[in-house]
Amino acid sequence: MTITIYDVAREAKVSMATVSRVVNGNPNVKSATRDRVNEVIQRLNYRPNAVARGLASKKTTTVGVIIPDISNIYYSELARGLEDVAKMYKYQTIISNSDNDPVKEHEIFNNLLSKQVDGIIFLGGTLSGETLKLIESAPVPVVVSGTNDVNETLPAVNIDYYKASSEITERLVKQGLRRFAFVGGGYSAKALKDVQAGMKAVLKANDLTLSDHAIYIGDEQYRDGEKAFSHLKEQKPEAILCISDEQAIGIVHAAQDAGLQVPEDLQIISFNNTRLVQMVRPKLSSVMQPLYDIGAVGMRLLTKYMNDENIEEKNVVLPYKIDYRGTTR
Amino acid sequence: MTITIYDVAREAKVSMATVSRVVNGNPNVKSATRDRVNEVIQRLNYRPNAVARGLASKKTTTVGVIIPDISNIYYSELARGLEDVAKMYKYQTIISNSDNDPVKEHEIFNNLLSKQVDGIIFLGGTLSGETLKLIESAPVPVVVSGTNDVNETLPAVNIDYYKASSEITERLVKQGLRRFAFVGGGYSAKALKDVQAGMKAVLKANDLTLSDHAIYIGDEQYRDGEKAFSHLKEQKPEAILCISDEQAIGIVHAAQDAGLQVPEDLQIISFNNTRLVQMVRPKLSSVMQPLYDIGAVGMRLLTKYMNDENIEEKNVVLPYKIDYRGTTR
DNA sequence: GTGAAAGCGCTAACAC
DNA sequence: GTGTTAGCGCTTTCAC
Repeated sequence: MTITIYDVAREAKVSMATVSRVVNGNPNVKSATRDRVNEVIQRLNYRPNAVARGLASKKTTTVGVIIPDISNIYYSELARGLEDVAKMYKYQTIISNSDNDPVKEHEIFNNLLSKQVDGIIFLGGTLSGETLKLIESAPVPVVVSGTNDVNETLPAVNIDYYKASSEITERLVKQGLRRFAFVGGGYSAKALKDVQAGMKAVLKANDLTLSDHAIYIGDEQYRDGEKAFSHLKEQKPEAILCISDEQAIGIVHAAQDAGLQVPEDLQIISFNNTRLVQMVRPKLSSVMQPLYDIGAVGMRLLTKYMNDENIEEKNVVLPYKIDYRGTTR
Repeated sequence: MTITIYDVAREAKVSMATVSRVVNGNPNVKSATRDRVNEVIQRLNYRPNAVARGLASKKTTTVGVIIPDISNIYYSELARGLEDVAKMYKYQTIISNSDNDPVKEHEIFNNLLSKQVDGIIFLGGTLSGETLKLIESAPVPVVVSGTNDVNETLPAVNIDYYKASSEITERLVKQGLRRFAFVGGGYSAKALKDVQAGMKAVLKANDLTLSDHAIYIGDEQYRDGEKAFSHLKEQKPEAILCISDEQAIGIVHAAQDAGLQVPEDLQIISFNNTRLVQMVRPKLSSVMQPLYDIGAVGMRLLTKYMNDENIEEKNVVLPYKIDYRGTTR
């Protein structure tokens, strides 16, 4: 029925070992033999069985991707970068949504390992202690993109949230602003922590503070931005730093609906830099993270681990820019 | 090193067949034996090798997903629906971006089949003749979501674009509009064809026409919407029907920048209904496609094929609603 | 440069 | 209810 390496061998009058060599590009084959085998492969329309190969060679050329939510435009952009690089290196990607839920992450992890993936890439999200243990004890390399554990011990790729946040806060303080707020979500503990730390450091240096009342943590959705605004409005913030673009856009609209002028009365800047920032008016000011690259570089790093290449730097920090568009002065 | 079914069998003093039965939930095992085996599995932290299982059973519980571009918010929404259902039925998904390029599609197809996926789901996009052949000759079931071939012979899930388009056009004509335009993109031949057909039928019935000058086909991106507007503006359309939300938003902004009032001078309505429609002001009028469901139902259909369940209807048409928001009167 | 043969870890008859 | 055995389709020594 399905045609196997054995059929090809018989037709080409060689052993299966030779067919295997041809298929795998092993140079130790006389070119006449090679041609003959290739002709038969062509004629029989032979397609190597990757499952059998995986069992025999203990390599599946498959990598697992654990992603909070592929329908989130921020993560889907990472996923695209990562898949392109995977393809470049001949890997397929099994993608699974975790909703950043440690229980689901655990399940996915087990499924992936059971499928004998050659490596795993863990995207964004918060690293629970349990998940961290899973990663550390995994029999295959794991790279995290867009987050890291608190001790930054994992192979990871990120931008410097702390620095970006400091820069922004610095600028706003220089404009004379005094009341700041922060809005984040459950997805990205690292961004959450670093952005707040950056703000607080600069504010403190200027005898200002970020009170707990000026911090809102939600779910990073558009609707949640509206909630964030109504939660924060009594504080009368003059500027809000917000992790998620969707949330930020929700805040802009909620503020406008409440009669505020953006950016005159309230400045807003976000950190995710998805394509959304260009699609709203006023255009959203944001930290330009190289999303595609964060995914791509993460996968490249993973390929290095999988092929035992030399790793110069396991904690990659990618450059960012800050684009002050319409929602800041 | 890695622990196998054989190790478990030895430790539990049973045969590997019995371990296999326990692992696969076969009821023909005495519960005392089952408990003993499970205890050993637990203790040894045994994890079945899905690759070996796949080779032996000829089932991989893996499905392939061919998607034009996962970073496109429209497709990523489909992908999420599909993956959730796949997970529900214990399948993993290998996701690959095709950019709707027949050459890449061919490659992906071969990779997927080589990996012995149990089924393939083909998302959106245009079905080239070559790809159609690939699908028809595939050794595993294939379903398409969000598109179909011209003859509608494939297992597919869609909405009725023709009907939606007719309804919209009807309404606009009743308002007294006379100059219509259409904007589409290369991704979705079916939507492209059906929406135009729906428009044309209604226009014709009202002694109106959709001239070729009033049709713009681009790449469905935000920037492309701006191009579309400058291409169409000489026709002074009073209403534009547009497949993609991003494109439609680009048109809205371009029109506003050109001094037009939306919807007073120009009405715009789109068909993709991604979350974007809510995130712009004025809110974009659109056909509310059940994106998540199109993906989910597609995967459900595929599971039916893979498990030889009875198929009542292989060409599923899902309901839609039309939401007239801020960009129409 | 090529072939023979032994697995990879599991499932699926089949026998008992 | 449980064990034995023969593969699944390939890679990988090891000979020659």
